Amino acid sequence: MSEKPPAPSAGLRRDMEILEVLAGHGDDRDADGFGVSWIAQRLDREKSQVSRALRALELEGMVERDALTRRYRLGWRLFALAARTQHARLVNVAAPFLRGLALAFDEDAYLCVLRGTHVVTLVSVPSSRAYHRVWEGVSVPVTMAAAGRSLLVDWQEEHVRQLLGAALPSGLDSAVSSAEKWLADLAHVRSEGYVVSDVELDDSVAGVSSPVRDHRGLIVAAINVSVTRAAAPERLREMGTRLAGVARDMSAALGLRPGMDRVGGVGRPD
Amino acid sequence: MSEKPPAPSAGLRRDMEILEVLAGHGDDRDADGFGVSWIAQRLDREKSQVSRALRALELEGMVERDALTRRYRLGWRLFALAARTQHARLVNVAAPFLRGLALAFDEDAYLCVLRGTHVVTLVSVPSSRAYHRVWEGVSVPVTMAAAGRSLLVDWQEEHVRQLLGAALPSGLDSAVSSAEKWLADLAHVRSEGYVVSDVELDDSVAGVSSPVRDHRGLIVAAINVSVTRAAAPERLREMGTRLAGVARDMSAALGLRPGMDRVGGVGRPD
DNA sequence: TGTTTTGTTGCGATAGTCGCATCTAAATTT
DNA sequence: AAATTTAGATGCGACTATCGCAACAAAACA
Repeated sequence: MSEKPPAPSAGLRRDMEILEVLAGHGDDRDADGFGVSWIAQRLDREKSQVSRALRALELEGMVERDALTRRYRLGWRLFALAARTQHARLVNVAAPFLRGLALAFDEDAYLCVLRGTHVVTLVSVPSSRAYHRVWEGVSVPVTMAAAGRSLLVDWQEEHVRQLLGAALPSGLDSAVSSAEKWLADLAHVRSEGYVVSDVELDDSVAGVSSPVRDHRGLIVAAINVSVTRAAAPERLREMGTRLAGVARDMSAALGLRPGMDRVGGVGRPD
Repeated sequence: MSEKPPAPSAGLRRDMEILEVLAGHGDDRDADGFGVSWIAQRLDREKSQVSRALRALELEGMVERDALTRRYRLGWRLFALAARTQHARLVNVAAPFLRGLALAFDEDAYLCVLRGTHVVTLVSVPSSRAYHRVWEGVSVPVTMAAAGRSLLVDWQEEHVRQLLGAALPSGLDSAVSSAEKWLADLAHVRSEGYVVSDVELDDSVAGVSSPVRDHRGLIVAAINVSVTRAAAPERLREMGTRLAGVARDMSAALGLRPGMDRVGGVGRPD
């Protein structure tokens, strides 16, 4: 809208854009990286700018350059930093539980966290049955994931409505009914410890989800398993209770003592 | 040396320093992050600078701020980017093999890669026996790790000597003998597929290491297991051959076809 | 409530970056 | 192998975002 809004931290933004391009959409076979010109064109920036930025990023280890093809890809430093993330601990703790679930049901198992209004998948453990899509780092709106239900359980109804109001197309009957459905799902998590939702990204797949709490009793993640939409109700119930049990165990592994959960009235932190 | 050498990409450097501080030494209980002033003091920079930089980084998701304590920590974006790294694939492929090893020997199992003159540990799978130190993302000089031997197997002797000359204190007898020991270790990897080294960081522990190759036959990583130094020779030999076998399997999982390995004369890529 | 510490913001001077053109080095073609 | 094309690096002036000081606001502390 504006002619030239002064851009603070333009350098960082540029660098992040570059990293994002290098990250690719993932499922491509862009494994051997990208060249300077290609990136420059994709970002609609000067080659020189990209060239210099990439050199700086390489110096910091954020990207690395293939010695032969001279193409750039994401660097080891990202890995090292990510390993120090809060999330890393979560992943380490979660991994065995997720594997157990994947084995028990032979379905994909996921660990998700809430980030703003989106659900980010931190790890996914594949089942044996089908090709496994890489979900790590992928972020979807809360409304679109079963995990969203688990992650918002502690929110006050009012805040949930606000969020849904912003996320769902307003004024539609479907939106209203969706909101009611949502609140019902939350109640189900509270009473049963899990929720089944068919509002997943992939059409043929529904999700079962259960919240995980840390030592303070705050919800820090959700564990989920996918399930074919046609699954029998009793199977869903069985999976749900089992999942809730695993979530409880994982919470304990994070230091939650029994009775500390269900911290009431924890509002939206933003 | 110079009065004021113009600093290109000063912003990036600052950001990286901040991220590095937030990464902490890891094993501390700095889990709840750091405040602006603390970081500024630690980096000997202006508070204002750090404050603004952190806000920008937060906007990009590289750091996040605890809503209550107002302290910063590393953000989810790092996780998302790291998941798209070359290394991430490696880790995914390696995980089951490492678990197998950790289970079979009840020793810690590691996956390492070469980065410049250092060995970076990407994953470590703990044994059941002792407290497990967090190694992920930790980098040590090639000379200090058993994995170093595996990772340099394809280098020409001349290049290895160069590296050792730079890394080891020069002119000492010990250095010369170390170099010879090194080359002998490399030969051992070539003939037996593994190497045992007692020049580990931790004094009480030695390491067994074996190289992993990708579809092109290039060495991309090393898998290792720790072992108490007092282990019997036949146990070491058994572990070594087993490790070499697992390394071969993992290489195959990365697309290496039999006969493609041992690409001769692959020099130092820098 | 008063005081100290921690974090944010306004503003001029400084210094790094942008983008164009130029130049070098690979990759391709003939 | 020489010529052509494409990819990537670099020098340089104009521009503009950042630095750092200091004042301000907001927590935390007492």
